[in-house]
Amino acid sequence: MSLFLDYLDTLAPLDQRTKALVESAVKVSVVKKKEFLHKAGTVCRKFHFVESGILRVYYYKDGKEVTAWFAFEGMTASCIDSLFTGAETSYYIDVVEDAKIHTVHYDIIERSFVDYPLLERLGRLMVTENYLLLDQRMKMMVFHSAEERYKNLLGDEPLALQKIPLNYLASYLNVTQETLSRIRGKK
Amino acid sequence: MSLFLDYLDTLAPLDQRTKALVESAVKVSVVKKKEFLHKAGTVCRKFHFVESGILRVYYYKDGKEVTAWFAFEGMTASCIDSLFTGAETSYYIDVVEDAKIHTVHYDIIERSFVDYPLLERLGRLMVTENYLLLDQRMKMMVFHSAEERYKNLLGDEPLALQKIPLNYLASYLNVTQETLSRIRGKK
DNA sequence: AAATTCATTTGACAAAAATCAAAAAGCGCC
DNA sequence: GGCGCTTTTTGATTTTTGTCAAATGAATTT
Repeated sequence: MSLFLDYLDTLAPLDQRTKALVESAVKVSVVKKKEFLHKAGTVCRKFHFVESGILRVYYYKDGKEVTAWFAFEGMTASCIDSLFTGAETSYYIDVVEDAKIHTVHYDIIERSFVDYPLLERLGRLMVTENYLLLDQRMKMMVFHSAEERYKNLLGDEPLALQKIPLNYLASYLNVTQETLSRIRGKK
Repeated sequence: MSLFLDYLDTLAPLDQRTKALVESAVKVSVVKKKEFLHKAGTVCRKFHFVESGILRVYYYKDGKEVTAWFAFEGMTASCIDSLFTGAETSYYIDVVEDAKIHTVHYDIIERSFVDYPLLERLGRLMVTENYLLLDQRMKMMVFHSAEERYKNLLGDEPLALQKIPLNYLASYLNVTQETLSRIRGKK
């Protein structure tokens, strides 16, 4: 069984029928650093589960890249502002570190909700999980200083800091690269 | 039918059985300005749908109140960091403007998911909706300046600005009250 | 209406972070 | 190892925002 199905199974134990359906909607692929998975201005009908590697969700503000999200192993990445609304996304997704991903075609999932109650549950639990992650990130951004945010990330994803370029990290922490370099330099 | 049930019905058409279940889990009440609905450090098993009035979700950072969320008419408020995890919440919820609310006892909902597939769907759609709202708010906080955030709020909730004290608004926009006063003074 | 309290604005200054510019460090490649 | 390229650090300066303190304004009570 794949890592992705394992993940779903821990959210809610899968029956054979639902497992087969999910498998029919998923495609595994290997993607290379700097490759784009989505671009702003398009409608996005997929999401990605990261088996290994790192994905980045970002967007442009005044011509600069601002990182909204890193998806590490075991996490998902998508343009939720499009996936759940049908509108055009304002996000880009690219690859920071060569990755093996499970891409889910959401159209298939969406039209199966009615016939697969378990799928509805999986959907609810996945969205809930990501909602909670975003809530945590929001707390970090609003309630804590740049230095606290950096130390928190250091605690959560120590390896990430070696693999992710400083300018990406800086934009994720919402400071300039220079400021982050100084934060890091202290101590 | 109540406004809350109407709201659910637009998310997913309710059958009689599910409607009855939801009704059994909901209590309508009128709450007064400054009244607390939840306090940090407790486990929260409810969420609130706002029929009229304004609720505020906030927390403390260095002894100061920082507003995470306002719930206006037609929106929900809860301590999601507790509701979905069973952990103690770090949020307070209080009343900004006298309100009529529909309080949902989540225990009842949670143990009914298995028998009521429609409930599972409602849950998924409600979480998704709030996830998208948080995504929008996150974009505002990270990608836009304090002035842009103020103008955006002015566009979305013009009435709110008259009813919400400046210090609450300032903490919601993540600036000090003095800075907000200056932003507002310009132009 | 004066007095008390609470909310908002204004001013002077300090702190934090952004900006601009350049130097230093790392890294792949011949 | 040395060369070119990218990434990171450092320095000087400006801008933004926060802090502290006081003044003004609004609302409520007596």
